[in-house]
Amino acid sequence: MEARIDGRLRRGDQTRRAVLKHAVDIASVDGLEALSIGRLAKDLEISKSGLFAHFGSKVELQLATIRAARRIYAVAVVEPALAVPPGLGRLWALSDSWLDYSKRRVFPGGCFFAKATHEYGARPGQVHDLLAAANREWLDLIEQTIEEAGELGELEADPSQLAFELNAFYDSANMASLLRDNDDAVYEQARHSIRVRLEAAAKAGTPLPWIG
Amino acid sequence: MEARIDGRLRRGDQTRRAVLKHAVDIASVDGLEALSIGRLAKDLEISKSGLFAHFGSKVELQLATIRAARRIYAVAVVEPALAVPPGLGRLWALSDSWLDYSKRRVFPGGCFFAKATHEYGARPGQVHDLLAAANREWLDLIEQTIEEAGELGELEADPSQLAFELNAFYDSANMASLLRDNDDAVYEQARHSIRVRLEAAAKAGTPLPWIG
DNA sequence: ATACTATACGAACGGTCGTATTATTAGTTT
DNA sequence: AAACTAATAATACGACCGTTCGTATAGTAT
Repeated sequence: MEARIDGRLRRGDQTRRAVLKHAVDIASVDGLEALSIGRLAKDLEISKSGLFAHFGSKVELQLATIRAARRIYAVAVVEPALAVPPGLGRLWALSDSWLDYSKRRVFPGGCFFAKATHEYGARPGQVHDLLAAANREWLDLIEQTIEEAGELGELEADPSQLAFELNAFYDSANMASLLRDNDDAVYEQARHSIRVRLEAAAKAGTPLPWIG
Repeated sequence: MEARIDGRLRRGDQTRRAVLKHAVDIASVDGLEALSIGRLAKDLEISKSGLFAHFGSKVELQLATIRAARRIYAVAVVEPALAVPPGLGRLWALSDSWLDYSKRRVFPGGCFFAKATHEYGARPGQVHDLLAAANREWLDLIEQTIEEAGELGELEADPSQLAFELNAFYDSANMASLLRDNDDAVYEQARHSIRVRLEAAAKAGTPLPWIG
């Protein structure tokens, strides 16, 4: 069953991929609004109209860019954590991979979603809605990870409350690092806050993942 | 010593004030970049060139807008807290007035600085620098409030660490409220996180300001 | 070879952007 | 009333915006 693919579609797919790869980087630094079709075309040395045809409208380009960022985020943050068994260890791994994702500048402007969400937080429309859904999805993942740790008897905490706090530490470290140019100390500060918070919620006898 | 003021300067001042009053609102919703001179002039029904003459450049308009937002912020958030005596009570008042500032939508797009800081966090320039300075100033105020409470024997905590955590809760509540349209529950969630955190840091015997 | 399709292109549209130049109006001073 | 000053306005500029249109090219099917 050799899957012979139409060469034309393949070519279009490659272009589309190249566009989105560049688009997420621009958007993470300058925002989804500054993501202009002309600028993208110039950077990639393709025609404006050819690029435009791939998406049909500016807003569709923005939505496609968000979906592309989500895929990158899933690989950089979520998958490494899911490779760790459920429980407190996975919750710590999730926190760790998030801070690393921000620190490593997987997106050059820091967390793509922190940036985009603030940009469209107060503006109604499809972009806002997609970002809100992504945010809900992300918080659900944290909450679920906390719940699992609770069911395993490793943790005692209100999942929604603890998820709110952990997520707050992530975002705040990300932003502080952007303001104080690449000061890695803020990540250590966040890591410390997370560790202390999880220690307070951990049940006695649970092995703490940040020790050995 | 009657201070007879030049009527021309007065007129200019009024215009300038009206421009900035509108500018902070636009910027808090659409960002400092979307704050265009033409749009401002149309909304206020004055000429584009006349408005432009007040600031001389786009970037100066943006800087003036940030300074105007800082003044509003000082009145809405800082002053009410400084009216409370130093100590744990003042720290709680600061947290309370911040959450109220966000919830009341003093700026229609939520916290002006959360928005602007994310917009210019990854972009070098004067706007970035002014926002970074404002952020440093704000964190210093929280830290100083914590230090005072420590010196009064009401609190035991690393000021920098606790300031980071409290500020993280503020910002996270603000953003969550924007995403889940005006869901006041997130403010209660943040308030709860803050209260628990301060209870853990409060020294025995200290009256807790949120009780009675 | 022929017909068909998907992708890419160049040129142009009406608008808006920030900015500069030049004129006009309102208010103060002499 | 004349001279001066500060605020506002009118007009124009080149650059870029998102979008549309007609056309050329590359790859597939008949």
